[in-house]
Amino acid sequence: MATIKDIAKLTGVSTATVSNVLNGKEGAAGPVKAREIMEVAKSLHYQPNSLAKNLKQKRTCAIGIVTEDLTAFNTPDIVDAIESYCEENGYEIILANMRLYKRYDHNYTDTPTHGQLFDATVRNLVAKQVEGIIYIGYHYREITYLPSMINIPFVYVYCYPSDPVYPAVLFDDERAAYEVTNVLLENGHKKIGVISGPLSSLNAQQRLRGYQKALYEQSIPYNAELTRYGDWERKSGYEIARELLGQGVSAIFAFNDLMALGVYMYCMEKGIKIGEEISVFGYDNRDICEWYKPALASVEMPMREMGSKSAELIFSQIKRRKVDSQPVLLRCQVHTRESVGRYR
Amino acid sequence: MATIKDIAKLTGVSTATVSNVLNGKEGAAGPVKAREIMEVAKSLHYQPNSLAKNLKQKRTCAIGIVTEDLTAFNTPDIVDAIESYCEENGYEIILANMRLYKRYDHNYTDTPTHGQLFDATVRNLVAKQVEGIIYIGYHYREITYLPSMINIPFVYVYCYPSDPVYPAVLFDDERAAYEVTNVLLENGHKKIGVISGPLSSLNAQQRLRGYQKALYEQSIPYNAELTRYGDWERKSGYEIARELLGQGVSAIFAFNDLMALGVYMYCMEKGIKIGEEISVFGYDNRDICEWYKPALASVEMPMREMGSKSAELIFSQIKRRKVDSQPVLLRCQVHTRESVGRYR
DNA sequence: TTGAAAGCGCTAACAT
DNA sequence: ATGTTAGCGCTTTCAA
Repeated sequence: MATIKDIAKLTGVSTATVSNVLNGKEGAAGPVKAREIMEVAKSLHYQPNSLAKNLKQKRTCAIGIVTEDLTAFNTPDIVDAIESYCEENGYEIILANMRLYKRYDHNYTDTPTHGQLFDATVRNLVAKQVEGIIYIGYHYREITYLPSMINIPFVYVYCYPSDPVYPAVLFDDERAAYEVTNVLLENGHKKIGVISGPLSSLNAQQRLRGYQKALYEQSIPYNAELTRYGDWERKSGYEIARELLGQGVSAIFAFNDLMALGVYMYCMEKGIKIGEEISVFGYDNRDICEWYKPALASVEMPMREMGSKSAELIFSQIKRRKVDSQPVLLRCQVHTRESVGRYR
Repeated sequence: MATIKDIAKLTGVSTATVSNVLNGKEGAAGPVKAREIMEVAKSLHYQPNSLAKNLKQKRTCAIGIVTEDLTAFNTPDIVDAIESYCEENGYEIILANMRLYKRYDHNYTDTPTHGQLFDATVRNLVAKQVEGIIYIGYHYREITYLPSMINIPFVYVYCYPSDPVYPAVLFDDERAAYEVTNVLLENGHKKIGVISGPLSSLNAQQRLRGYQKALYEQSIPYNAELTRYGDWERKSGYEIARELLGQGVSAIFAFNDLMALGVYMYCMEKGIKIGEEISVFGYDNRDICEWYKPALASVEMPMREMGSKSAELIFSQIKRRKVDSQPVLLRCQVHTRESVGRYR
């Protein structure tokens, strides 16, 4: 690659002049020389070396993003939103994908290996002189690792650190479940079955809380029999649908769309009309919700907002050099669709 | 951040010695000094500046990836596969996402803006001294842009350059469609309807060719009436299903899973048993294929293979400094599932 | 065993 | 209007 030196030699000026001209400094050279310099640069396909430039300026205008797994269904959207925010602020992103999913085959627990990988990934980003780091989790859970490099702006997204030194950006599961339950209650449903995820899931716990809160406010006693625990897979939705329908529920709130799909399958098989005889709500708002017939009501998690919020938090740390470690809870959007009907 | 100089000062040796020790050079210092240097480095959270290092070494061991849109459903997998391949070869990747989709709202045609963005993105990667670039398209189509920087190893994935100077990695649509049609023929189906995408789509064209080839080989005359053109959306699948069933087809080959879903919807509504009265094949092998009941037969595109193949091609260009611009066609995997039954 | 010195490509303060 | 110079943090050759 051509360097500034080559151009200087060819045009008979100093490297300083070339640099100034190329950076658009007014009056760095006479108009004739300036044009000549530009032309030589173009003809040599000159491209400034950003390693050298950043090294010199001690500034990269870059923030690092660590993803636990880029192929997770929501991660690309978050990344995209961060990137968009950064671009508007003259920053770029450097992505470091840990590929946890592919590497350890679903074993997401905090293993020492994971810790080492976390550290190596963060260090690598720091080595590249990023000015801050956003860590995107694969699912909502606690992370026991903190960057060992002190004093680097850091934000957790879709997960949170055990030691709350840095902020976390999350969505408000409890509130969303509360709203969903209220929609069902407003439609006259009293006996609402729940297909939860495993109790070990934080998402499940919080959604359950929202569900119970809504019932409580309407003075409907919580019936533990109506809450069943699936494994997020379609099949468990199918089986639990049978159980719950046997108990006479008029509505089912499944904690993800896949299990809601199981409910659909069961109902279709038994000729039970969804949206009429039984109301169904899902969670995640996957594409399939709208593909289904009747369209599945669901909860949309604010992925893009989480992305931009985390970028915002990083910038405020970079600018103000002060961390506000308050976690941020973003609101989900509830989409009521045809799968919800009035009780009759 | 602490530098090598700080460590040198604190330990009373030269920066050269620190550098050597930290890089594990045997006998760069006496064992006592060496240990001391290591310890000071650790206590200062020393992290080498990779800008400086790469600048000095004139080597980054990095390849750039340009994605048209990271949120496209297949892009993350390709990226992941490239990354995995690179990691095994001691390289890292630098990702540059053009965000075409978000930026131009589905307008993917070769606009001048797109050309500029392409160029700026590639230049930015070159500025970072990547040793090669992989360009990942959003869908299969011709790209009129070539990197204006001559002589940088380049590979196109999921698209191909009009001027075939660099290799392209693609999948063999025609062959897959040929195989699908044969599966249906082997099951005794003779009147096979096709729900194609728009004729402007290269994918559609090639799949059509494979379909016709299979019919031809079995001496079944091609009936243009049985090929209908949808718009890749579910609704068009639904409507065309009605038309084709009216023409008495016993099998339908939809050129994507979404339109196949439309077929499912229509059949469910009319009480037509899929896999028995009518056989259905989709394309793309989306997750939903297995979620559906009966499970939808479909064609899986070799995303990960495309990723590793493109990485392989980049490395061979980097190593051998010679471009073999032959496009590479990778084979798809046909998944025959319950939605396909024998003709009766 | 250790270090001095040069230099990667660039910028910026300070001459002239 | 143009150039000189120093230096960002690191590696590496060569000398001591």
